[in-house]
Amino acid sequence: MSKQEDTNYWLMKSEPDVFSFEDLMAKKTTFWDGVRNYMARNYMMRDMKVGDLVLFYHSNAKPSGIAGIATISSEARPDASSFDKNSDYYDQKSTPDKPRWFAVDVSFYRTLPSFVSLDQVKKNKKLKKMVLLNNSRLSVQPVTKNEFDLILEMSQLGGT
DNA sequence: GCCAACGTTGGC
DNA sequence: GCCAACGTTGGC
Repeated sequence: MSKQEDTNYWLMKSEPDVFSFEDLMAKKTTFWDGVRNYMARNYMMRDMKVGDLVLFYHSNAKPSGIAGIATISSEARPDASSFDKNSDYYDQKSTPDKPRWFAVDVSFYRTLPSFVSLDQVKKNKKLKKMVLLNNSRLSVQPVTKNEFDLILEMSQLGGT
């Protein structure tokens, strides 16, 4: 097994009404807390590295799609909102001694020439295998370099 | 606002 | 450890 030194690529979903790519641009860095799905957590905890690139996806939006590029800016650390009884994300099975949920920092990286809608992604036959289209409920998901590059290409073509 | 898809919970 | 019931996500 060879050591993987290449950047990994991801797609992370956020509802723009709650936290949009524009919000990330303004804030620069945000802690990606509130994820309560084990697969999504495991990607953040085990597989993400500082410098990985992220397609920032707007879900439940009009339209939904890829709004910009972000980058992973910290290793995973315990998600303190899971200990906070007043948080919407409180989980009584998670404690500071034995945290169940973890998250990473996500930072603004760059804007895209144009928004790439879910509809455009669906129409691109080369993107048929994207997790986005096959496990639509996963909020943190891996993307291949090829898929990432194709999205960027689509964004250039759609650009103004 | 509806509802399909799917992850999680809990009874057995 | 199975699986039905339930709750949530997210497109439309």
